[in-house]
Amino acid sequence: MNDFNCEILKLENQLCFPLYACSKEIIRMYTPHLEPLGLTYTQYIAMMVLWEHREINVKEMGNKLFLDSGTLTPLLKKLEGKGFLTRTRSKEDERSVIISITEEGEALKQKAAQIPGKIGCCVNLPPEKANLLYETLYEILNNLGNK
Amino acid sequence: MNDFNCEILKLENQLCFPLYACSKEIIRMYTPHLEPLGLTYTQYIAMMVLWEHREINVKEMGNKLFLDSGTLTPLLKKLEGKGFLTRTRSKEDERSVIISITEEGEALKQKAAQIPGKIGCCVNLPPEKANLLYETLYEILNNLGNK
DNA sequence: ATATATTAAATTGCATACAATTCAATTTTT
DNA sequence: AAAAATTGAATTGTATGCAATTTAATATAT
Repeated sequence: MNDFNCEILKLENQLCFPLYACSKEIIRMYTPHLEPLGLTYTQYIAMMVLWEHREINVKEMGNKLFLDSGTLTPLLKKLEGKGFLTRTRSKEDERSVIISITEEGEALKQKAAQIPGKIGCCVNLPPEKANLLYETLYEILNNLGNK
Repeated sequence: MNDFNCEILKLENQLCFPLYACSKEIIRMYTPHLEPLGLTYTQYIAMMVLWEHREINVKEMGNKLFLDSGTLTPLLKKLEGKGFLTRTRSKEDERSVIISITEEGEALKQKAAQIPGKIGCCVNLPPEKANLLYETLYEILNNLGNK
């Protein structure tokens, strides 16, 4: 008697699944636009943090991106290899590693500025819905943060 | 003059980023609940497809999950190794591989039935917002599909 | 002051994701 | 029907993600 009908286990009744699928599909859309810049999506959001802050340590960047050092360390080494940032131990606290944007990293910002518009067109969501989606996602993220 | 201010490139003005972060954080919440079943999140959604359809080929499963054979083939081999499904070449079309759920895979469904409720509590989103979120995510997925 | 605890990165190991390619089977063309 | 094109899985290579551990540095407690 193992085959019982269970609505709550159907894929179409999940909230997480469309979230997961949507995230992946949109990130996939970024790929052709990011490729000319030599960036992956994760590298792109790491650069976004640097375009805004110019200098930040790994821990803080991890907090902003919801990523840990296991992901960031190799990723930041790659971006360092591409010449977009430098990694230096902090003088004040030798445990901390400071990420600083380079001229080359700054220069990338101009090219990147074209990207959000292109993606927005493809997603093609009415502004009110986009806003509501945005609010709801951050509400979830905040709820999770208080756990 | 490389440092121009660019609002659209700020992390907080992205829609994709909270989507990406939310997806990851919620999936992370699944981990402790899935671990007793011996499943990862991706394996869990693959089993969801099987709990509903019992038998399906790799291509169709890929369409439902937005995953390609590069991801599914090794994942399904692992689930086969755990005894939750079998993989057999189709007689009608030898290119196609049919995934069939086993008794053991069916048995897992009972344990899994507890999980959605537990996750729902943690996400803690008012039902109307959850519904709206759901609708919006599928609207996006449908828009992307028509490209 | 010294022992203990905590913290920040890095490392290790495992599991995705996906583009691109390969290979065999099946369709479609000619 | 034979050649060409298409299709479904599998494979290869690269890039995440994350849990768990390690290591070095700093902070806390006794």
